[in-house]
Amino acid sequence: MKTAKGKGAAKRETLKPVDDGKVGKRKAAGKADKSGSKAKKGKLAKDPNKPKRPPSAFFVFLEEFRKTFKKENPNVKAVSAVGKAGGEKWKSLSAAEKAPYEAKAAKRKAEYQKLINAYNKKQESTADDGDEESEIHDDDDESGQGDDEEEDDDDEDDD
DNA sequence: ATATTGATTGTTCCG
DNA sequence: CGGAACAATCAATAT
Repeated sequence: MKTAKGKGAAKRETLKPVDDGKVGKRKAAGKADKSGSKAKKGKLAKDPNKPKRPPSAFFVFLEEFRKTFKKENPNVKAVSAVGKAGGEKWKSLSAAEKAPYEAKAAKRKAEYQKLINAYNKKQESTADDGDEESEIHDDDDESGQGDDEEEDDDDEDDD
């Protein structure tokens, strides 16, 4: 780990491409399932269904960008290349262009909160310790869950 | 053989 | 309020 580069012991990894004044960054954590199903289980399996963080607008944009990028650069094998290129392009986009991505991201976030809600309940369900200020009221369902504003942008591709 | 890193930015949560 | 951690990705690398 860590190719002996770290200064002393801090700084997570993912170092320094451009430290503007941002905060810094760190690295990811654990990857467990991969490679299809052969590996069965690595060992990092913890919670059954933990909702991962919703992709930001940038990620949503990247998903599409990656395809395009690789399509024109099938030789590129570095993920960092797409990341960098995507970052540059991202900044090149106008607010209007980012709008659809942000909208999508917003939706993801809403779903995430919902998942978290369910996830939390599940957790508290098993934990029966004493306190925990969770209102498990389970009243009736929330009302109005079907209102979908935001036009469904299902497919807008006109090729 | 599998976990990890590398790079981007945004989002989200904890102190 | 601020910052640290983590989200996808995929190939290469380290353990």
